[in-house]
Amino acid sequence: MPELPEVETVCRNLREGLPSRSSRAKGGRRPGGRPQAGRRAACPSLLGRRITGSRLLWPPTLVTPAPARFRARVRGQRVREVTRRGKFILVRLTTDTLLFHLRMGGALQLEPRAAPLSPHCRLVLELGTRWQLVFCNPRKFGRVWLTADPGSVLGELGPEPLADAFSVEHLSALLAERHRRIKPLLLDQRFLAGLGNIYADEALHRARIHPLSLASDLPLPRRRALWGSIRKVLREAIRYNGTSFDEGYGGGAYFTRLRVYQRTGRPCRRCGTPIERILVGQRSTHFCPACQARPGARARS
DNA sequence: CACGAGACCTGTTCGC
DNA sequence: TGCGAACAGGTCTCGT
Repeated sequence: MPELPEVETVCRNLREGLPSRSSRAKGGRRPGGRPQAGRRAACPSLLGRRITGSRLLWPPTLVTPAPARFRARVRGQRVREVTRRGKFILVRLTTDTLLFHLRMGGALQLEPRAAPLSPHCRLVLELGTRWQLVFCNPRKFGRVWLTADPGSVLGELGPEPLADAFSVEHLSALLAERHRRIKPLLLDQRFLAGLGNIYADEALHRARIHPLSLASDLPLPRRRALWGSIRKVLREAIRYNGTSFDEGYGGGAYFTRLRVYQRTGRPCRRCGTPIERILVGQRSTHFCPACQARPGARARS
C-alpha cells in the first residue's frame, strides 16, 4: 500500500513511538472521529536504540550486503535518525544507513520481543532484550539495503514533491520536456519521488487533468494546478496517516477523502458524473470523464 | 525515448 | 457453499 504519505506515517511512528490504544476504550468510536485500528500496545521510539542481533527470514529481502556480512556489520550500531526519501525509509545508524522499501504492502514497526512474530515477517532487528524492529511484507516484494552510501540506492530518484525547492516553475519545466502520458509519468519515481497509484489519480482529478494527457501538451494553468494538487493531496493524506486498508499504519483514514480512487461508478464529488476506470500502463486509473476533459476533446481557446 | 508485456508474490474479493 | 479468476497501494527487465 505504501506511497509517500504512508511511508511518512511509518517514519513518524518509528521516531515518536506510539501511545497505547484500545479498541474498547471509552465506549468505542468517537462520533465523527477517524476510524481507529484495533488494539495496540504502546511502543517507544526507535531513536537511540542499539541493534544487538538480526534474523533474516526471507533472504531475497536483503539486497546488500550478503547475509553474513549484513549480520556482522549491523550488529552494535545505534539508530541515529529516521527519515524518508520518496517511498524509502532511511534508518541512519552509527556508521551505515539501513534503507527499507515496502513495495506492495507490509509494515515496519517496533514490537516487544516477547510478542509472537507474524508469518509475513521477513527481517527482525533485535534491540536489546525487550524490543525488536520487525519488517513484515506479505507479498515478499519489499527490500532492504545496508550501505555506507545511501545515494547509491537513491541515486535515480526524482525531486521530493513536498520540498521547498520543488517549485511550480520546476514542475512546469519538467513536464514541458516529457512527451509522455501524464499518469505513467507521475508514477515514474525518476520523474517525481513518492507518488503511487492512489495519489496520482487523486492529484489529476483535483487538477482536472485527463490521465492520458500528454505532459508536454498541458497548458500552463493545468501545470500550475497539478503542482498545487500534488502537494495538497500529499499533505492532507499525511495528516490522516495515509490511506490504509490494513493494519500497521496507525489508523490511516484518508480513504474517507478519496474522490476517484476505487470509486468506479460512484458519483464524482464535484459534478456527480459516475467515475470511470480504465487501464493505463497496466495500472487501474480512475477519473471523472466530465471534470477531466479528454486530451483530444479540446475546448475552444 | 516511450510503451506494453511479463515477472516477482500472497491475500482478498468477485462472479458463476 | 465452493472454486477459479480477477485484482491489489510497486518496480524491474526485456522487446518493439
